[in-house]
Amino acid sequence: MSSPEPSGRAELRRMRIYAIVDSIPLGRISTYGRVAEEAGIPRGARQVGAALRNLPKGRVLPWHRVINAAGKISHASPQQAHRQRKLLAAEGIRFGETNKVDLGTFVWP
DNA sequence: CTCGTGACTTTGT
DNA sequence: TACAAAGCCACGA
Repeated sequence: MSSPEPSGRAELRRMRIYAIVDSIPLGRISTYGRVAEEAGIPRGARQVGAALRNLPKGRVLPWHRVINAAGKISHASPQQAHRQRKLLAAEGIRFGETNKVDLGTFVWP
């Protein structure tokens, strides 16, 4: 029987990342680096970004609650960035005049 | 094995 | 505050 759910090293890592992101409560945010550490991947911020980028279609996840260490939105696509900004605003996340989030206030522990 | 790529981070100017 | 350069890590060609 072939495994319907591949669980290689990379896949396992992705699943762990998804679990962490999924645990970020509404109204709070986290950073790529933070999620990576929580998932047991020190200095794996880029991998978190890759995991979210590779997010399987249909998979529901509060991906928008993950921003970079500067408190800003990181995206390859400005359009997606705008969407994230909107989603966060809808959850009460406030942006400063420099388009940065006050991490001290909104970052999830 | 080497190289290029990326939803990152840190440090210096 | 903004930007540039260097560092870091996993992947795929």
